[in-house]
Amino acid sequence: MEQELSLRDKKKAAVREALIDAALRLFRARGFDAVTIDEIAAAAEVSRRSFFRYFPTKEAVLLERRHEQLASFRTLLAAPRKGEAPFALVRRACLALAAEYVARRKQILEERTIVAAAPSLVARDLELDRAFEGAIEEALGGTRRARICAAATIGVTRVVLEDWANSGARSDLLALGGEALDLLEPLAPARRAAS
Amino acid sequence: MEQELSLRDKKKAAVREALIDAALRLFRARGFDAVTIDEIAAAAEVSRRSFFRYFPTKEAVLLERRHEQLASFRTLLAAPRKGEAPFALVRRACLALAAEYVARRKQILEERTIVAAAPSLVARDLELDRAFEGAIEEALGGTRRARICAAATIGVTRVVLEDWANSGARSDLLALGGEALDLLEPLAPARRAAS
DNA sequence: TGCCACTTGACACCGAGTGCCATATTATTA
DNA sequence: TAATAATATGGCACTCGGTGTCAAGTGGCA
Repeated sequence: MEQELSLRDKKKAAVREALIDAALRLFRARGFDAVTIDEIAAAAEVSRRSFFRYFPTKEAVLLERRHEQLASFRTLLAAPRKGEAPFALVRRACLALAAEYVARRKQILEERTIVAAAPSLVARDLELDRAFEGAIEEALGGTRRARICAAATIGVTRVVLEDWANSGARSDLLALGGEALDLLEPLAPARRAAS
Repeated sequence: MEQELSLRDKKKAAVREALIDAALRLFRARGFDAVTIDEIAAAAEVSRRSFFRYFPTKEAVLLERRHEQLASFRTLLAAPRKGEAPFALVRRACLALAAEYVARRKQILEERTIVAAAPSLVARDLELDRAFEGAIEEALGGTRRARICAAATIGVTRVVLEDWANSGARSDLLALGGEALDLLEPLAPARRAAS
């Protein structure tokens, strides 16, 4: 079922990975702002011009993983269980994401450290949050109430995540997240009348 | 009581205003990205180098007003009424801000139009929202619950503002804002036990 | 093998943002 | 009022992120 990767595609994937690896390594060592794209490209042994063929901006190479998370988040929201209330679906998707965070805590903490130190990255990160918010909004029906609930959910989620990260990923993210989401239950759009 | 402005300071204020005016006029006409700092400086009849003495970035000249709003928001939060519950104070501050939006709707809508069209500005705007969030958080006591409530408040506020802007400022911002904030009342940190 | 499509590197270019210094303008003191 | 100190300005050169273009290289395929 898996599409056979051509040599060309394998090379592209390899370059992409090399760029990400090089970038993360350099960012970790010296901080986002102090690393130049020339250096990343050189470390990955491609030309500077090629970097921009793989990533539109310097931020993108770092936010790559978050884009992947967004994609899987959307997938989850697109597959509600039978009879599941919209907000319950959202809750489940958020907690699934949280579980992934816990599983990859080391990587997550590292990325957050880099992001937190660079204002421009923080801004981009917030922009990404809006994409998550849009997904929730849609899952809740797109109404005004849905948008309000989605915005509150994202805000609350961000706070919980922050606390978790500040605890060095030692607190129980699933439990804290669950509690916080419970608080928002009353905000959820009223369920449609049963047919 | 007012500090007498020296000639030097008057000139500085004039240049500052000239830069803001020129920038807004150009942004309005051609969009944020299509305007270069050289053009703004030329329109304000100062050198490009001087632009950066007044504003650290191109974004800053546009977000200037929002910074002022943030300052007055903080002032409001710093002056609670006698016996006023923290969340009631936050509510009052938000609605006061809303009233100012209504009063200056034309200007607000214009700025929002410019910001919405430029991704980098949207990101910076979200960053500014975080500063508002921090102020609320503090007003609510800085606890974990306070942070959650603050995040939800900002999220909700943003949605309400968006709807209002999308209605061409024709909907009743005060009423909608009040309703939305009522929804959050249960999220507010429990009041401290009366002494 | 040879042709086509795609990928790469090199170069030139633009705009944002910064450091530096010489000059001009305002404030201060004699 | 004149001299001097403080500060604002302009010009220049530079770095870095990001883009368009084109010629050369490499893989896919008949």
